[in-house]
Amino acid sequence: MVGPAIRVNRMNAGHLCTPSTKTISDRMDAVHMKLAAQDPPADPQVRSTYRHGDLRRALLEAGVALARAGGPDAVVLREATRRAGVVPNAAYRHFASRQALLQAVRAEALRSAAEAMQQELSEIPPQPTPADAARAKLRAVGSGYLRFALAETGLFRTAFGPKLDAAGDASSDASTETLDSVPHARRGLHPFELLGAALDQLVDAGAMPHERRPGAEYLAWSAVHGMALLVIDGPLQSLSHEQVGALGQRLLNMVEQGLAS
Amino acid sequence: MVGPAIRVNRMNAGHLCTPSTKTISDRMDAVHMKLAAQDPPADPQVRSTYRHGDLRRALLEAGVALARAGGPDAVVLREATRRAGVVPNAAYRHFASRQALLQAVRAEALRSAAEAMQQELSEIPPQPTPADAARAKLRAVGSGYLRFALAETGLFRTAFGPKLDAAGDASSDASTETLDSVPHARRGLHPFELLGAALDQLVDAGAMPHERRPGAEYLAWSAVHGMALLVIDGPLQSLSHEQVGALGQRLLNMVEQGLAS
DNA sequence: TGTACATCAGTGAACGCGCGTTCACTGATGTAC
DNA sequence: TGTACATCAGTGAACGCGCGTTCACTGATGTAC
Repeated sequence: MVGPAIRVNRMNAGHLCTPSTKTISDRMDAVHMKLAAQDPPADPQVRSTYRHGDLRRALLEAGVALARAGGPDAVVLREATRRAGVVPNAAYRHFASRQALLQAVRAEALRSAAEAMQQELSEIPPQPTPADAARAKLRAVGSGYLRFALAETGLFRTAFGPKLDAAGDASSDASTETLDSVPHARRGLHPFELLGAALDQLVDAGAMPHERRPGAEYLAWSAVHGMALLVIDGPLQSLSHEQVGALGQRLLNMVEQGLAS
Repeated sequence: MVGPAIRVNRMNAGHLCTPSTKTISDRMDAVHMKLAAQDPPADPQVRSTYRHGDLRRALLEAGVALARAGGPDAVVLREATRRAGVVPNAAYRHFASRQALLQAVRAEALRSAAEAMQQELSEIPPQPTPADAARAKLRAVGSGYLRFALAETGLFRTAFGPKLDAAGDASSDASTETLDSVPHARRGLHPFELLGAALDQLVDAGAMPHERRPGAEYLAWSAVHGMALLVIDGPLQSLSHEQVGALGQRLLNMVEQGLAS
């Protein structure tokens, strides 16, 4: 038996920028990043040490890259280990199963989405009245959601798609998880909470009857979520980003009017 | 070499009721049908003749049953042939590939959806004014869509899910197909057309400014489509049918208000 | 400061699975004469 | 009315693929003495 054939190269000490540090200020260029991300698919990803150093992180990053390029179904355990330059079963030191890896990737994707929305929120110019401010926040949350869906389709699908990937009707063994049980970013709110906060402010500012507040997030979310899906794999696929933006604004108008009156 | 081992049993001469003749007046019981449909998974499905008789139809029906139980990914060519009591490659006499079978199944699913919506439309009581009638139609279309999503989740996913099943970001080789190119029922409109007709009537009745008409179907569809997905594999999974119904009505209120004002 | 040793991260090989698809074939059916 | 024959729907066997996961292992690392 030959000695362990250690592939010789540099350590990958965090040189793959972690998605947590990456802002999406480079907005529509994210599409190119996506292409670039699937560019080195057969990267041997070698290292100089027997131990990897931070395999868990490397697998997670590879998983995120796969999700970015191809959605949740593309998060393939063997491919992640390939990209990390490691033998397939090595993944089991850090993740109990493919599902566990996918779960971790999903949490990252959710964090990315929340970041996109926070970014949009931070760009709101000062508003004359509290009601205007609240409305602007609601719109920003919606726009951020749509923009993220468009710019990071794979991550969007991973974050907000069916929990059980290919099962078809999301079998109930995973349906025990509630919204709160979904792991989300340490700092920063779950996308859903950002929406809730905007709606709360809308009520506080008197721009929405408070008796309509309960469940209102589901109405707003439905509208925006539906448009996102129509755009990324429905009949609105062929629309330009500008057209999507315009239609999105009309949708947000509808939501605003519909929730207020 | 032994002679052809023909499995002996009755012909399946249309005894599997085709979805075209099946109404969904048995509303929520469709869920039970769904369970029943995946009940005989290992049915040998034998026959007395060397030739099958109507294999294309049998494969299509098996495909629809698979889609009903598990969505588009569950439409597996080998399983369809198994259910038809035929060797796997026999399918290639009738469908060029798995994709072709899936396409045919999708057309059936679309037809089923349209039927559900038509059914809802047909139950509208007489309305006092044309505007009321138009609004009622819009609501019926929306309710039918939601109800179908809830009662026939697998078919709903097949009809309205991503065109390329597991690819993740619906690669563009299939994105050449436009809405019109999607094959739909001979008699009966595409679900999308039912929505458009309701909106047209809304404008004609003066209940919606005509300058808002273009593209309005995408706004309404977004809202309803999004809620359907939130309900079938999102955070609204645990809601009862009653709760979904109530939330759906609120959503339709929002759409109505938002489109009109 | 040097040495023995326990830990456990990664290796190497293999498994069973089910899929879509291709090939050369066979024999029931229906038609032409 | 009977017979030869062409058609083509279904058979049987096989392929290559990539997956998730399990097993017994090995050897670098860091700690206790």
